[in-house]
Amino acid sequence: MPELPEVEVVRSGLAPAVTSARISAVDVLDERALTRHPLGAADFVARLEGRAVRAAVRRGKFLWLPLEGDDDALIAHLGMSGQMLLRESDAVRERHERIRLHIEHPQHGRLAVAFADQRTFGSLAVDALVATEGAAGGFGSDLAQVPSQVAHIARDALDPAFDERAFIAAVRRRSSAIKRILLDQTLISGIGNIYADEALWAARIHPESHGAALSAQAVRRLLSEVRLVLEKALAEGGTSFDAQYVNVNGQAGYFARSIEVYGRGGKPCSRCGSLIKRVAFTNRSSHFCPVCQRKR
DNA sequence: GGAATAACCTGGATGC
DNA sequence: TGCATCCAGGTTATTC
Repeated sequence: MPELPEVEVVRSGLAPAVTSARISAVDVLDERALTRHPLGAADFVARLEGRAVRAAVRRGKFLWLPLEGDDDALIAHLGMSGQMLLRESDAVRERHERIRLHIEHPQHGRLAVAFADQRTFGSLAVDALVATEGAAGGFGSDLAQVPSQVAHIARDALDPAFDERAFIAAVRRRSSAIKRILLDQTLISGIGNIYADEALWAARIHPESHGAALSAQAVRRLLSEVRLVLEKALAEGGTSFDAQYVNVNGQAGYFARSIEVYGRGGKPCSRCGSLIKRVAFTNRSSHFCPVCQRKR
């Protein structure tokens, strides 16, 4: 599933192809891919055609392409199965392709950016850019701006401007489970079910431990493990369990080979040999080692 | 305001 | 072989 490392791989793959490119045409093949753009397909197309792209920027799991004029941006959220694929301008349609952008780049010529999404939880939109506090709004641009739909999303753990002290304090004020806190994108962004389980295992913290039950030192250690897991996944091209996550060229990542607990219910923990447990957790699953990760 | 939960959605896997 | 059911999970609206 696309979490921070997967979205960053997509962003870094798109950036050289779309920066300074002009959008010549837009094909909306399925309006369900525009749930974030309430004004509909015709408005979406009108706001994009003829515009030049400034950069490719990411905060957490949100990706956006600021448009010339610096007033608005094309935003993308990949949901659970969204893909942004770079193709030749006349390439055949992808399976589950919902939107295609035709672009013309000064150096690379005519290309297509295909947004494909099997489960249709992902969406594109054109959204106004708003000022954000101090530092750059996201990775990939120096501008202190974010799309209005991203304004409530916290900075991610790899963002140099991430406020570690504020995060630790916020965690220790909360009575809910630490895993739920890690998945709260308004506190820390970019973490999904896979990396939450992996970071908690690495930090030896039970996913159902309450935030208020953790020491500042424990939260700091968890944050450190979050960063290590995200950086390692990024270095390995992200996690691909199936065909749902690929980079802009359609290639899978390798981090699935480094997974310690996620999806390994019933298999031995690599640290202590105990069997990894899988339990239901708010409409999804949590995986943890019952010996290494004691509940506090 | 914090916390919990349901709904959205498709296709692969599984069971009968 | 065909059909029904379960499961995966990020975000947001709703409810308490």
